[in-house]
Amino acid sequence: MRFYNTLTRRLEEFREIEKGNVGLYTCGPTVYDYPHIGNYRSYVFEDLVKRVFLHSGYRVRHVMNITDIDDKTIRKANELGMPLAEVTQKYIDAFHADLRALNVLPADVYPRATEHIPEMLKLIAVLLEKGFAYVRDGSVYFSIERFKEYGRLANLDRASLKAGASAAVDADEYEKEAVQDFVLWKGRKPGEPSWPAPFGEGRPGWHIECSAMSMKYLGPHFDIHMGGVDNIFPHHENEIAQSEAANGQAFVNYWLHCQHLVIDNKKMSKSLGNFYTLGDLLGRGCDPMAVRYLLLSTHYRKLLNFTLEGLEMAGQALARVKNFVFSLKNVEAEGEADPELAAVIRASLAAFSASLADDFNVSGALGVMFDLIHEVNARLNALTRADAAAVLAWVERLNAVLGVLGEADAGPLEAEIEARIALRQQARLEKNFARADEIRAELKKQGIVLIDTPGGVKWKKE
RNA sequence: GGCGGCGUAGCCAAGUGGUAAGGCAGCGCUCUGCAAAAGCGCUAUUCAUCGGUUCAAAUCCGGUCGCCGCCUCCA
Repeated sequence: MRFYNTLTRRLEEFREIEKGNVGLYTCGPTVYDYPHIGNYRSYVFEDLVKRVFLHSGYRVRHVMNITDIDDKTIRKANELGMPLAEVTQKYIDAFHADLRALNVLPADVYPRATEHIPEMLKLIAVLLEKGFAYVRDGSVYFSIERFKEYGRLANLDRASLKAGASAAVDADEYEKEAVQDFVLWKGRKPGEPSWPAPFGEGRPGWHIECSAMSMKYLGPHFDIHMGGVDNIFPHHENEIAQSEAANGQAFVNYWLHCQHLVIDNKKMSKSLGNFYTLGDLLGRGCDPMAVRYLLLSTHYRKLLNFTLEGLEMAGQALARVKNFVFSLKNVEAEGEADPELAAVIRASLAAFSASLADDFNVSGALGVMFDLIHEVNARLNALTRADAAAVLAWVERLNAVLGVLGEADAGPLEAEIEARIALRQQARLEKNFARADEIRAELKKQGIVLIDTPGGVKWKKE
């Protein structure tokens, strides 16, 4: 398996630290609002990576942090006049509900920043002791000057950092030795939650939580760290600095970053109103599996242009797969399994895996999937039940990685549907097509689609 | 100013030196009471553009045009 490592800016063959195991850390949400569809592109991609490893036989230990203490969560709590913990819990619950809807496998641990203050304090203490950090007015800063590797991940050198062309460089309210230094611990300010610390009461900076929590759950040196491209600098750069400075060893072997998503070719922004949460889309009647399919179908290192039209197309593509599964389930011929078909299936599975193993080429993998669907469709009439079962097993195998075929939701009872179909058949025999169509339309309203075949009437859920 | 990315059919999107995958949409035919589904066939002499290297370029090199990201808390 090979993929692009941001750290080296090259495609690299994956080599795990501990045979058969993958330690995976993914930057989770800051829980001050509902995540938008762009956030979910990253989480769905991370889920794909994890599933590809699982598919390849690795055991994966996945940690995703929850940032429940920072400027934004504090501001939100103040705005709503609610306790911080109550506000963050609300968004944490919403986040997990969205992940379930998108069929994202849960992480093994979701550590919260507020529950790991001691670990962070310990890490800061080490950095102070080793001389990488300094205290100013009750705050603690990391001195990038003292970490010679600083800028390696983002491919920035100190000179260009000094140029500081970004408009976002704020005249920080805290005193630092150098503007580029970042805060590890923020001295207490009125109206903000704070924790006692040897260097003065305060709260943690953003970056330190990921270092402290990843170390705690994955050790000082682990395999893969992921996030959105915007995290490369400064967040991940700072994590590397903190962790390697403290531990005196390599932190993470592979850094993977998911490109952003734009909506109608424009950057998402609240002022443009082109902001979708998953809830917005589901409210429009969109299928969360179509959302997942769409988010997945563009290579992760390319900008994805999200449009409602694209979502529609994704839904149609998915319908093709579902129809295929439906056809297979209705195969009734008895007989032996065709060895030639079995070989075709094996080759297809190998090609599918190979495509994903090549820097997570989902488009290529989907192409492989549709090729086989086409091929099997062409010989559908010649299939036996044993053949169909083999193809269905193939679908299941692919879906274990793609995760785009959700379970069918509960609908009207089968017996009831069968009864309605019998009534319609009676009407058809009597050439009462108006009545027959009426029944078909009623069932359609309940999400049941009828298909007349030479072998009788079949039905399926939409 | 520094670093980096992208431009492939009506739309989405692979392919990165050997002669354009796949999906959606569309068209024709088969099947059908009508639908739906499915099948078969068709749909890019061409990969933003100009030039170069090569037996061979969407793929490599150089220029041009257009779009975008990062350079301290945005997935």
